[in-house]
Amino acid sequence: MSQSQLELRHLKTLLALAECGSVSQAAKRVFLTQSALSHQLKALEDHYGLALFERKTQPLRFTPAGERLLALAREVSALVAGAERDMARLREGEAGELRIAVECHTCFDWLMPAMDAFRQHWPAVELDIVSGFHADPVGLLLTRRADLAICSEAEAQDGVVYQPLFAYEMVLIMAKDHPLAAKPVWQADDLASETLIHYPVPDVMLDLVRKVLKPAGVNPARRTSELTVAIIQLVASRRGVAAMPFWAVKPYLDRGYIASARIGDSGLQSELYAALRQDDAALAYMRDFLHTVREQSFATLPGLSVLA
Amino acid sequence: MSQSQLELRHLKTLLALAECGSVSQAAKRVFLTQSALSHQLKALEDHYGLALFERKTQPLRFTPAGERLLALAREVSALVAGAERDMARLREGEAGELRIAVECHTCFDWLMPAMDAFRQHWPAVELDIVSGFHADPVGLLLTRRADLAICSEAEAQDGVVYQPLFAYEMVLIMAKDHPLAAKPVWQADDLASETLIHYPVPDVMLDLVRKVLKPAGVNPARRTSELTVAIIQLVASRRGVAAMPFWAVKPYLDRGYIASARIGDSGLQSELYAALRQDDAALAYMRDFLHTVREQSFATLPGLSVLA
DNA sequence: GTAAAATAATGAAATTGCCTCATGATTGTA
DNA sequence: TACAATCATGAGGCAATTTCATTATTTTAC
Repeated sequence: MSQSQLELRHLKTLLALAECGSVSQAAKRVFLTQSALSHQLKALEDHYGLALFERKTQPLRFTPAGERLLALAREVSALVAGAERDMARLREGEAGELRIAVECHTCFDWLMPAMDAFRQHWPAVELDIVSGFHADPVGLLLTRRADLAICSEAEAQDGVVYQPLFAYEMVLIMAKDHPLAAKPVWQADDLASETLIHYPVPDVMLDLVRKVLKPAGVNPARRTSELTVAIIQLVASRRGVAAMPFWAVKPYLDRGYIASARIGDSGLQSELYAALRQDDAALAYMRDFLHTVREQSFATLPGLSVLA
Repeated sequence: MSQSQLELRHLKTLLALAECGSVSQAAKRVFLTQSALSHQLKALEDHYGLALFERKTQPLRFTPAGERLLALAREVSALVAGAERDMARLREGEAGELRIAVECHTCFDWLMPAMDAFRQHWPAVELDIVSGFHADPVGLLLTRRADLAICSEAEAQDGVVYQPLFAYEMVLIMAKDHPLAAKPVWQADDLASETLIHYPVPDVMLDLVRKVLKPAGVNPARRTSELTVAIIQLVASRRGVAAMPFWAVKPYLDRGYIASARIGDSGLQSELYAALRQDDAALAYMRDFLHTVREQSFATLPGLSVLA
């Protein structure tokens, strides 16, 4: 009976719902419970006296009425985002500096589109990538050689805050005709006789080594390569196996170039955080950059999950 | 400290504020208290860390930040209005019938623009004006010769509901060189020796006669005319005085063609209601028509006030 | 210039409405 | 068929918004 009118909150929910395809997933995306969204959607349907979705399908389908509201949501949220950016610029000015230190190679896949979008919105902010791969990107922050560091762990450090970006699963990739290609889950032991292909970085930065192989005392042969496509090629050519983010290899899996398997029974989960100097955490363009990264990434990368 | 995010509610407040020029007036427009709006605006300013208005002026002025949010409000509310109309059409279909019975001559001033706007949004609804001026427009409703009646009083009647439109003040107009032209307030007695010019309708439909002259036992000479401009002409030519809605004569007052006075110490307040058959009251195009009338009228007519 | 009226700000109390929790129902899947 | 995942629903708690009561400020009128 609550005749509560339409609010931006509802539109945000609709957007999340369209992206996730299920109420429970969307709930995670907007940091509410499934129950909250269920109530919210029911209220919306009551308000308009129209069904907005067909619930009995997976992913759930929008009715024409739902589509109409979704279209509104897209239009409106773009306008609101623009206005809020303008408000931030009015408050803090247009200019600033944003030098990004990157620890992982694959990060470029999602970083580039996000940086492009950001550049549109903050043309006066100097955007840079700190070249080279540093074992300690957070150190660059404190020595003021970078303003933001992408890293996979949030180790407490004075004057530094960590903002969660997203979480994803690392999968093992192998040639399609690999003897174990049909095995859905690999354990550490399965890797003992394999050649592991990875980026040329220290072991501490390789989640597979640090979290799986080392604890199990397994030490396979190694081979390194700088480029993602090169690693894929090597794997497809049966020169070894590699652990890669699911979202990075999904296109190759879809095209049937390679096969993949889960690492360990519950999978190897990886997380990404952005580290900032505490003083910079409130800067509007910083917050907007992080927001853009999340938005762009969730929109384009498959299989991401939210990170509290 | 409430970091509550922007909601449509806030944007509606901003629109009302821009139209009214003061917090208390805007509060009436959105059916909240002045206090509620004051809190709401403060919360908005806190949220963005920016002043949105200069308070010390009358009417209050928007800062650049306020202007930016106001611009957003205009864009968004247009989109939302369009979407909500589409939702209504999805629910109830496009077509319908809307024959309007009008009791007062001046109503055409605001009815025409509203009808034009409505026609854009509901092209499939048959829009008509029931010709002639009927003493009992509500009767036309029950005999199904009209679907909506504009009237100045809400007399309870079975099967009929009254929706408030707006309230306004009737003023007395006279020639600029009339002996009493400088008198700011006229009483009934002042009219005893005047000629009263009015539309050719029964006395019960003339608020001045019914509410002021008859109670005071004053019965001035009369003269009638069909057209508003003709009445203005007669008044300017010293052939008599007339009672007209302020919003109808404001242009002529501004140009100095005529003078005006308040009727009675507290003014002669008039109200307008739309009467509908109870069954039709929930129809989307009916509700939208009423909404359009209010919106258009408040936007274009000076001196209106809200009617609960 | 002062008094009166209108308008705005503020804090506390009260209400409303939203969210979470707990649980049951439904759908899809092994 | 049973299990897992997703969704629905009602009750209860809590926080955000509104109102109320009052004070402060500005505008208007004389």
